[in-house]
Amino acid sequence: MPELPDVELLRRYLAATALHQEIQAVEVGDDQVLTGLSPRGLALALRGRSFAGASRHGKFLFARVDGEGHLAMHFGMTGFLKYFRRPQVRPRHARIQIAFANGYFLAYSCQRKLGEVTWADDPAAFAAQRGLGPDALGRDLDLAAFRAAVQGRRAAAKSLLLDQTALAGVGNLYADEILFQARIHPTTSVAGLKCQEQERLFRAMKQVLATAVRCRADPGQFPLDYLLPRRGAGGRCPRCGRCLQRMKVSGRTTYYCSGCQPPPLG
DNA sequence: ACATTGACCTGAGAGC
DNA sequence: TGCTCTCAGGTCAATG
Repeated sequence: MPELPDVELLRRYLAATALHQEIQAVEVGDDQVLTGLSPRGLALALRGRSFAGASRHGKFLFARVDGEGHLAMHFGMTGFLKYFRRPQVRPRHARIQIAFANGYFLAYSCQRKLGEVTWADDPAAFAAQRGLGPDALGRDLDLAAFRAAVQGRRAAAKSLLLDQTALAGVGNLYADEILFQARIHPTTSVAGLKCQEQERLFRAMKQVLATAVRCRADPGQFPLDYLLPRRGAGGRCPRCGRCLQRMKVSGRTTYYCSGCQPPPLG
């Protein structure tokens, strides 16, 4: 679930539900996801305050706390947020639960505990300190900045997309979609990309991520020529009908079309 | 620099 | 039913 489009939707969800309400209590059910501060420290930072805004960098979501500072959240592979009232609908793996004065709750749920909740004084400084590259959908990441991010690298195109220090936000699923739309084979070295191919990759990245947000990250709503809904055993290329190929790149399962994404020469 | 592997966690699904 | 194995959308550290 939580790649850039998913986190962007979570950002909008939080902004639409949980802002401007006084926080009455904070319950940490599992402190494994909490880093850099204790459950008590978290409660002290939040109690009596409210969330004033929400921003995002790559796969990190920042909830601005009025006064100062931000609650920074990463969702690992299984994390999400849920705003709710009735305890019966509380997520099963709610690791942190915030109670508001209006009787509602916001739960940070993370089944596999690979996510992280921490404190950030400033999102930009936090991103820099974590070594994150520019946000893949950010305005400041234009074609020139993208070329700069690619410059001097020799990694496989897929590895570059997954490298959060190069570009922040793309994960395994959308990397496959971006490469498919750009018609670039996953193991193509970015050093070997022609100028025009670099641009195609850049445009596909922007287009795929924006489209995914618009489609609410629901594969059922994706354009008909998208790979994602067919990504899996027995899937066929939506463009040419060939059976999709499967391989490992950077340790991650990768699907591609051998016809539309010809392997690099040599 | 880059790829690979295993570790961190839990749960779903396949095969026996 | 229950066991074992594999796999999963993320990241980090160690190793070659």
